[in-house]
Amino acid sequence: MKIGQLAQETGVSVRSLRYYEQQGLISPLRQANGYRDYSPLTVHTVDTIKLYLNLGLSTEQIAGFLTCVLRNKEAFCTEILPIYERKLTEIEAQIQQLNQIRGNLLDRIAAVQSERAEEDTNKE
Amino acid sequence: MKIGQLAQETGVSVRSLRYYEQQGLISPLRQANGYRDYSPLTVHTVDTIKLYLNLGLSTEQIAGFLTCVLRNKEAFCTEILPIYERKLTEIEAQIQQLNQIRGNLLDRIAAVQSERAEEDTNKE
DNA sequence: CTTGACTCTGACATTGATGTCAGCCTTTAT
DNA sequence: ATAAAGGCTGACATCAATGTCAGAGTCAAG
Repeated sequence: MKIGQLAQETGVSVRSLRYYEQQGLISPLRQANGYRDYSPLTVHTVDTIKLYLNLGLSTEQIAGFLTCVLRNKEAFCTEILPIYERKLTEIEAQIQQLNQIRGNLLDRIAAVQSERAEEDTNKE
Repeated sequence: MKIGQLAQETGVSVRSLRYYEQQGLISPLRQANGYRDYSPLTVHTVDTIKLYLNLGLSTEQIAGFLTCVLRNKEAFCTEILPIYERKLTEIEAQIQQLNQIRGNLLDRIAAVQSERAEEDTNKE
């Protein structure tokens, strides 16, 4: 199939499909006219790529285990668990940092509101 | 004072001080030789900028209320509360998204581990 | 007068997946 | 045959604060 059809079936833009290829995630054949020629199985591959991108993994990380995952169950691919765990640690650090900021924002909002309430009291 | 000294006193790089100026956050005078000439009060201004940057606000947002905040109490600056609240909403959305990813990662890690345990059982 | 430490401006790099455009070729439908 | 639709490559833009470099001017101490 051609790239436009694959894009339509996967919901991924033509631009992104070409990018995934550049990152080594998919390797379509070429027709005589130079057009990319995708196997129908590529739909599943792209769905898998989407899944890992949604977990926050980079195309580079995905490239590291995609071939294995497409052939086996995840549990068989030893590379993947460390990646998951590293990502989890990273995500949790980000959450903590955002929670810190959130707390600071709440404090400041409360401070502004109480100062205003005080001013209002003085005026009354 | 010159830019190097201000950088040292505030812990902000020379590069960033010039950037803040470009964004309209600080407007130093110029000496006859073209060197920036900062008032000692600018140390406080830069500390204030750092504070808001740490809350995740952009220089553009900070520019919108910095003058007011430097002259008055925050509560007096009506622009600031909506910005805080918008930022809070944004931060909370990000936290939620990260928590979603975190949950998915935990699920997949657990799945891999249980599949492996099963394989080990079969082998024994 | 020279050297080193500062300063100035302007510009490019960073990060990563995606959007978008230009210029050109191919296919399909009219 | 022509025009529209789609494909190809290559390139720049995005977002934002900061790092870093180049080339040039300034100042202070020796």
